[in-house]
Formats: sequence, structure tokens, C-alpha cells
Amino acid sequence: MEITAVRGFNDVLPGDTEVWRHIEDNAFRVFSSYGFSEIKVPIAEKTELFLRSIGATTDIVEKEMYTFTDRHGDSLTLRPEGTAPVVRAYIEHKLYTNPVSKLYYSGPMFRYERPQKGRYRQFYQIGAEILGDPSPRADAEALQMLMRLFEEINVRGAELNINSLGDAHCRPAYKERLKNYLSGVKDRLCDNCLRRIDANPLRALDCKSPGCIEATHDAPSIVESLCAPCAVHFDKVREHLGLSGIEATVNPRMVRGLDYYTRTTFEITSAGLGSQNAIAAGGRYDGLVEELGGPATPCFGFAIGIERVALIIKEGGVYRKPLAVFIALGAEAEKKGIELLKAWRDRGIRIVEDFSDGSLKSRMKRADRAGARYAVILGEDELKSGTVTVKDMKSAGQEKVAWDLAPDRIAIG
RNA sequence: GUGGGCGUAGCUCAACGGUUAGAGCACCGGACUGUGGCUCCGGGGGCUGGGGGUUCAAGUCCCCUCGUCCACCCCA
Repeated sequence: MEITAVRGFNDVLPGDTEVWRHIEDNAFRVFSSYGFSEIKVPIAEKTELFLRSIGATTDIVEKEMYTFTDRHGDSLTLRPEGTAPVVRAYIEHKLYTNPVSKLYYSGPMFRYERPQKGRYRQFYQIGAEILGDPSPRADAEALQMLMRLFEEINVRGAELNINSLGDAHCRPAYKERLKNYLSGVKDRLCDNCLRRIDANPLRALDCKSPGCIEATHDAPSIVESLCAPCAVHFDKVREHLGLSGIEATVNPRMVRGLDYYTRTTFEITSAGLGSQNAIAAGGRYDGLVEELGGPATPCFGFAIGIERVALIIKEGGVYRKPLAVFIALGAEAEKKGIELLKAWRDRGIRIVEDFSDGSLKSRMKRADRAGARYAVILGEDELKSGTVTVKDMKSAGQEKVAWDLAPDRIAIG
């Protein structure tokens, strides 16, 4: 049996890599314009980091982590998400001595799940984190930045859903109220939600089972149970989104899968992706830095799923410089070609040489199949006159061009 | 972890249990000795995912296994 890639770990091939590059380049450019800097963090961390940040009873920690013991006996985990490593680095390098840190990253994450459309075991996220800014305006601006990115790379039909999960003051009380409510409608809940009543009651609001949707219809709403500071914060976020011209739907039933979120949470979905329709999500995590041993630091962050965005914008097409194929006829032309190609590439021309030695006909055919916009031929005639024949494969017109003028001719798409 | 669909050429797919498993596209060559796309002709390509079973005979039926896709769970 030939060796194949690991289940859920995919190759990204030419054709797709251009789309990925396009997404990343634009994200970096847009984030940079909002004052973000790149940070690179390892893909493996001590397991404890994720246990303490994501939450010990979340699905991610309970059944989705790639955890292993290294040769030294330490328990390591391939990062299932990017925020915890960034926060760890933030504390470790005492970046909190800056008033505010705006960081972005891009790279693979790992979760042991059954693969399906838009969901893989190794998947890529572009994330951004604002550390040290408590302002609701930071939340709104980050969302504005994200929507701007999606607009610029032609992600159509992106819908923003927002919610507030409250904070350490108001969430526990709300949880209790919700527990009581759920206990009262026990007989109508699915098995899963029955377990959730104690473990994670908020999740029941998110359940897709018809019975649960029905049963939780009149459940107490989190946004109506926020304490005054949280309510003010949420109002400000919405106000500033409005001022930015961004439409957001308040969805009090939207719950996140990570424990560290406080106050604002959001999710951006796009139709046409099947059931894995979230293309970006995130929120505020005001308690995490302190939880991990740093000073109290309010933060806001999000992550974008690159595969999912790529699935959406794929058909758009991405610009590439026109390709030229160089065909040398005879030994002398081949020698001269080395010098010419070097000079042309110095000037940024995208050109490849056809090293085959078939008939010119077959080599022209190869150039065409390679997707060449131009065929550049150097034969005996051209060698004598110091020219090359540049044939435009689209219009079929051709002309002899002096060697040093060829790049100008070829550069025109 | 649960459920369902699908595994035949590089790709998309045919083949009633019955000759040597085919087609289109792609690839290579020729018709056309320095000019691609269109057309025509020819060529290379397959342990029919793997293993076991039923049968005179299995790509086809049965069992197991692996892979893959979609959905659930959950999430980017």
C-alpha cells in the first residue's frame, strides 16, 4: 500500500495555494493598517496551558486534542486554537509593559474530529488579538476590521451574529436561573442537554434538536440578565458597530465552545458551506491573562478559518503575472538562453524554459498546455539578429523583439 | 464517538454474475522537418482500495477491513 497523508491532514495544491496566499496577504495588509503586528508562536505547548485556558470540560479538551508525551516525559499538545499560546507568550515576554498589544498570527491548528466539508484535523486560522484594551470600541473596531477584510477579498453573504456572555459578576447568577428553568422542562430536553444542565447549561440554548428549541423558547435571556457594566459595554459595542455601518444580529442563544470568553462574543457565518458555516469567530476574554498568571488584562480576539474562506472565494480567480515559455532551438540558442533568462528574471519576468527536444510544434503545444501567455523563441535567425520571436498565445500574433526589449513586451498581460 | 453514501485509468464515470474491464477528458506521438488551440489517426497507461467467502465463473453477490465524502456531536 502506498503511503498517503494522515486522515484529516490535507495537502494544499497549486490553484488553491494562490487563493490562500491572497487571503493571508490581504489579512496581513488590513490588520497592519489597524496597527497590528505579527507574532509567531509554536504549534506545540504544554498540555496544561490548554487545560487551564480552554476549560477542562469543553469538547475540545475532553476529546479533540492531539496530546502526547515527549522523550523527556512532558505532556505536550498540538495547539487546538491560537489564543492560549499568544496569551502565554504575552505573559512570558512581559508584553503587558506596553499599554496595548495588537497581535496577529497565521498557522495550523489541530483537533481530532471527524473530517467533513470545511472541517479538518489540521486546519488553518488567521487570528488577531488585542491585549490590554477594555474599551467596547476595541471590540467594534476589530469587527469592523474583519468585515472590511471579508469585503475586500469578496466574501459575499457574511453575516455577523453577536452576543454577550456577561462576566464573573453576572454570569454565575444567570447560569443558576437557567439551570432552574431547564430543570423545569427536563422531560422535553434531549439526552445531551440533560447532561448539560449541570455541566454547561448555556449549551442547551444552542442545541439544534427540535424538542430543545421548543423547550428553551421561553428560557431567560443572557442579554437581559447582564449586570450594569456588562450591559453598558454591550450597548456601546452595538452603538459603535452602527456608527461603522456594520449590521449585526444580536443572538442571545449563541454560545462559544471555549470557557474563557466574557462579555462580547461573535460569529460570522456564510451560506453555501454546508453545516460548518462559521468563517470567523471570537470575542472578549477579560479574565484569561490573569488566569494564566499575568496581570489583569482585558482582551479581545478572533480567528478566521482559512479553508472555509477559501471555499467561498475560490471561484473569484486570483491574478498572476502572465507566464512566458522560452524555447531554444539548437545548442547555441540554449547557451545564449541562460544569459537572456537571467537578465529577464532580474527584471521580474515570469518565464520558464522548455527543456524538451521535440519538434517546435510539440514544444509550442507544451507551452500552450502549460498555460503560457507568451512563447519566446530563440532560433538561428533570431540569434543572428539579436532578437527573439515573441508570440502572443492568445491573439496568435508574433513579432521579433530585441533581447533587451523583450521584458517590456512580455510584461503586458 | 454515531449514522448514511461512495471506492473501477491521472480526472469524471460506464460495464445483466458470463470473451482480453471500456468511454470522455488529460498525457505522449503522428498527419504538419521553425509555430500551440480545431480536426483526424495512433500510443502508453488498471492487483476494479485490501483480505476472505459463495459460485463452473465475481468489478458485479456476502462478510470483514481500510479509505473517502456528507450529516450528527462540536467547531474556524
